[in-house]
Amino acid sequence: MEIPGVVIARLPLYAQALEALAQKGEEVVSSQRLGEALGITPAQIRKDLSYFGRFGKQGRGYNVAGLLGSIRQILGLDRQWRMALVGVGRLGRAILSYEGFAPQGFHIVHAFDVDPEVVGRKFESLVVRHVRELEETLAQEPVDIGVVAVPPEAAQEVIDRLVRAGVRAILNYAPMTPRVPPGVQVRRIDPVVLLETMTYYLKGQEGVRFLQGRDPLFLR
Amino acid sequence: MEIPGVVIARLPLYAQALEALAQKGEEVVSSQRLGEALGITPAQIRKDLSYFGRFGKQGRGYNVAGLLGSIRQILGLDRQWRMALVGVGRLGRAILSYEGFAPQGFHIVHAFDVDPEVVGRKFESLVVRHVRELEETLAQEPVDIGVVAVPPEAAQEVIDRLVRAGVRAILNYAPMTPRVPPGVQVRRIDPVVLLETMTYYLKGQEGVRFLQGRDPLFLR
DNA sequence: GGGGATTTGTGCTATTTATAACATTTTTTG
DNA sequence: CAAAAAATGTTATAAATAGCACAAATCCCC
Ligand SMILES: NC(=O)c1ccc[n+]([C@@H]2O[C@H](COP(=O)([O-])OP(=O)(O)OC[C@H]3O[C@@H](n4cnc5c(N)ncnc54)[C@H](O)[C@@H]3O)[C@@H](O)[C@H]2O)c1
Ligand SMILES: NC(=O)c1ccc[n+]([C@@H]2O[C@H](COP(=O)([O-])OP(=O)(O)OC[C@H]3O[C@@H](n4cnc5c(N)ncnc54)[C@H](O)[C@@H]3O)[C@@H](O)[C@H]2O)c1
Repeated sequence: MEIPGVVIARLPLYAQALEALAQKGEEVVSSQRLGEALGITPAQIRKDLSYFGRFGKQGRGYNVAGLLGSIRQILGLDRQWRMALVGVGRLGRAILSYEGFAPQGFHIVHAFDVDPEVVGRKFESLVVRHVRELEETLAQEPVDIGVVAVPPEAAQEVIDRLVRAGVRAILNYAPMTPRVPPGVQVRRIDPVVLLETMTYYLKGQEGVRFLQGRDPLFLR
Repeated sequence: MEIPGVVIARLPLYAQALEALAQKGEEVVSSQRLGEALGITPAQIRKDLSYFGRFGKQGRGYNVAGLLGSIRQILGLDRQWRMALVGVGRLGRAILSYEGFAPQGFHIVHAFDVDPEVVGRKFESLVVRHVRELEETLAQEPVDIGVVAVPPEAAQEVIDRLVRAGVRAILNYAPMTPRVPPGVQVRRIDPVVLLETMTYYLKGQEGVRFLQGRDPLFLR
């Protein structure tokens, strides 16, 4: 069975909301309530979950901890994931010091750059290597995911390198669209692109309120 | 006529690719070539553009500078946009110093926090104000967009405040889903959520290559 | 300046995605 | 304990989105 990508993309949002509910001490939740928290219809949530099994109890709802565990397992979050960062400039250093990755099982285990000022230096107990050692390093100690924080002109080259070294998932902070072979996952983090999708609706000036169709996923 | 949100969401990608082409000195581009650069079918691109008018020339393609200008106008990027940042911690300071916003017409003109260590200090020639002055400040000098970089527990409260002050677009870096009244745009920047949409495909282990359906937009 | 090659814009069709509705099960209440 | 209320999983229906294919326009080359 082939599960739609858009369904996979919603699962992390369900997991995030379930974590917040668990935090608050909630033990069960209905698709209705979960939907209200996320701005998604209850039918959508039930349908999404039904791709993977039966997790709820009629008349009651879903066990928060149980469903969270199931979703984490579906997403492969029941293990640790190793990542390599390329580009240790201002953004790269901020990424290295972000504590939001580890609690979800994501760990940066290598960092690369070209700048002689940066190569050899230590950030967050990680020594920056020259990017020319990337293939060799990843052959010795492989990673699952590459994180790219270099200028856009250098990004394609860096991504090619990561792919050649066997990396099959890229988190791309550079404002460009890379070409990758099929089977390699890429996700873009680009605040400017997101801002630009909002200005379209803003420019309709004070008067207009409802213009948008259904909101394409990344809303909210 | 009601233009699908997913079409609007692609326009900034077209603009970004056109900027790169203009940089390289290209004067015209076909939907074919633009599509190759973005991993989008040529038909899709032509259909998207046809919602707004006729920008191409048969047998030739699109004038790069001309189409870029048209798209920027459609998106409302032919003016400057004012933003307020809330939360001047580590991420907030990184956002303040990011030079990617200004070239596209986005400017942070206010910064707010609650921490007495931070309020009153200056970052990038901007004095941080206490968040309790938010409504008053925005009444005097309004902004179009709010940028939220506070811990997730504080984010809903901050967003409510921004909305009450008349802000109708939010760029949200906090890992949570806020509730906002209809007509208010929200976009999420959440690297962990994106990573989690990739691990699903990675966990299928070395053997599997093609699992994904069509990729939901943020790919590439 | 004529003819083959390109490439757009769009009507039509196919596919994907979301919603609605309901039978079934469980819980709660009186 | 029976009846009403609540909530799931799933089938059917509707809506949204993408792709195809082609007439019409333009370009380029000789
Ligand atoms: N998505 C976001 O939120 C966001 C925010 C800020 C910056 N950015 C983008 O991230 C990138 C980096 O931004 P920054 O402010 O850190 O810039 P920066 O100049 O401070 O850092 C870039 C680093 O990349 C290194 N580098 C250059 N070419 C390289 C190569 N081929 N291999 C390895 N390293 C290389 C440089 O030596 C430098 O250390 C830019 O593309 C920028 O647009 C994205
Ligand atoms: N999306 C991303 O790429 C990304 C990256 C890093 C951090 N984050 C998120 O951004 C947020 C901030 O992260 P950080 O590392 O900068 O944390 P931080 O603790 O360094 O900064 C948070 C700031 O928010 C301020 N704050 C708290 N409550 C406030 C309120 N009610 N009003 C105004 N200001 C308030 C604090 O005083 C502090 O200065 C967190 O939610 C974090 O998860 C997102």
